[in-house]
Amino acid sequence: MFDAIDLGELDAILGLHIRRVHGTIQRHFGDRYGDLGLTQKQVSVLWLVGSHPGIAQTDLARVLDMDRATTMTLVHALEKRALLSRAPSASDGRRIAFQLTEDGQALLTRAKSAVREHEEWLTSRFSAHELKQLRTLLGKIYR
Amino acid sequence: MFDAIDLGELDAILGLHIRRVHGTIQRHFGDRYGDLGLTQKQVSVLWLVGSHPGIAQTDLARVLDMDRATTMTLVHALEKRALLSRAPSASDGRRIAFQLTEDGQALLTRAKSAVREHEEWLTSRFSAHELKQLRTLLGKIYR
DNA sequence: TATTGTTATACTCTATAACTATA
DNA sequence: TATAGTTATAGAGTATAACAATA
Repeated sequence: MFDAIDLGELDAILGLHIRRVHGTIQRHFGDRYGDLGLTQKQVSVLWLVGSHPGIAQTDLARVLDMDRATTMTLVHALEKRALLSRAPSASDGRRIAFQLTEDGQALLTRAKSAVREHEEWLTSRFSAHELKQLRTLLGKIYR
Repeated sequence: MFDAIDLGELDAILGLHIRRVHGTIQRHFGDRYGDLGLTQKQVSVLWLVGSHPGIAQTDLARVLDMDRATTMTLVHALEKRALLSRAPSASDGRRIAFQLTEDGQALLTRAKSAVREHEEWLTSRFSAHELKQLRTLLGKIYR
């Protein structure tokens, strides 16, 4: 009866396609690299701490475009797994300086490799020119 | 100390930008149209039921690229709010035919208007040519 | 007063696994 | 055997509000 249901008018909604694409990418990462035990978001946090030792939650929140409480949740889960460690900031008593633990560093190394492989899966369907176009167009959406 | 933290190497990761853009769009819809009490996903479901009365969960799942259980959660919440109603399918005892209630139809009308306004916010930054490009490029990511 | 971090709380989306009923 | 729906359960991500400590 409904053999050929499609999005209909919804197909015209750009936001919906972006959500779909986002979902497809998330799903692929989870399916293919789930054994890492890290989501892409968690990898982003580890990656930033790795490249900016001493980074604070506020910085992570700003760079990754998250609420403070959301950042807290994320960071807390990684600390619980002993992938991150904290130390009070020397210069500002309100801030907390994060660092990777040895386990965190080791897992990040594996995760970076996964991200690069995954990124290759994602981008290999585009020409260099198309990739540049896509990045430029997406960049226009940032508020 | 970290005045100028940016994404660094992560900036090269296309997947991250798609996640960011997705977040930006979601946030804007929630902030601007939160009084509707509907998420974009929920609007999609209502929209599809509205244009395909009698549609079943399996169809929604396929078209919106969701798991059956995920679809169930979504549909159930809308039923609880009396925006959707169900009836057994005449042709297949396993299927359930969904319809909009009057409240659902009324809310959908408002939601469509919100979606179109939101879509205008999103797309007005692009030229017609750019929009076409973006759609084409995003289309390549669907598995 | 403003910023940083924290906690409590809540909601959406997502998915797996095991189950029932129907085809 | 396969499909449609259901339930229990779990986890990730998101955010608001209220609070303490520090600047």
